[in-house]
Amino acid sequence: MKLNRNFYSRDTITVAKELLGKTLVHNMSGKLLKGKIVETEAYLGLKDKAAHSYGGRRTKRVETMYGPPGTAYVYIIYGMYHCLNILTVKEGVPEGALIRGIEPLEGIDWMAINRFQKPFEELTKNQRKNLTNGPGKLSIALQIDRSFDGIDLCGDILYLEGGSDERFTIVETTRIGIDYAEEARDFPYRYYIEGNPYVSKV
DNA sequence: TACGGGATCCACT
DNA sequence: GTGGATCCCGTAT
Repeated sequence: MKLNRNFYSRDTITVAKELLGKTLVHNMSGKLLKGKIVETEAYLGLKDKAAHSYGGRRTKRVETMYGPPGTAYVYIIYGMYHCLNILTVKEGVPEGALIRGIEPLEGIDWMAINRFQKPFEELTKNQRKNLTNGPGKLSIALQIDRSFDGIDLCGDILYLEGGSDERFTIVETTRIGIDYAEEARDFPYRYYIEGNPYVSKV
């Protein structure tokens, strides 16, 4: 069942936590790539020095973050990798959740080919482990690039579905790679499923 | 127009 | 566990 606008139209921390266990789907002309979200981070806009939209910054890149909830914000990091964010709250509030890790559910051979140019069976143990356990890696596996910036996640190309009713424990901790962000560095805005092997860093 | 740094990944030790 | 790759983006000239 596809998640609708109401799911995203809530405060960012709630959405970031509830994204855990949900299914991220990329429908590539009928070819479905699906993964369970296992790790997220919340970015709280105006008062969060780690966020691109800190202080209400409004440049060409960040403009997408001011769009409606349930929109994708995709940006390039270190000149070569893409990161997928999901906008939250309401239009005009530049907040969102970064997807940091997924567990492959369907189309795993396509993901393997996207990442390593060979089917899953031929991957080494290390390659299997590193298939989708990081924001840049899952973007490569699901073929998400900057052409997805600003697309509606309530549409039919990239969207989310409810997960199974499995139980899991959510771990809350500090975010990754934002040491420059002063006091925001210590905010407990990173969430992941305890014990899941596709969490980027434990 | 130039400069500095980054919400990362990979190869190597 | 460490360092290099590599280029876009924001800020300042």
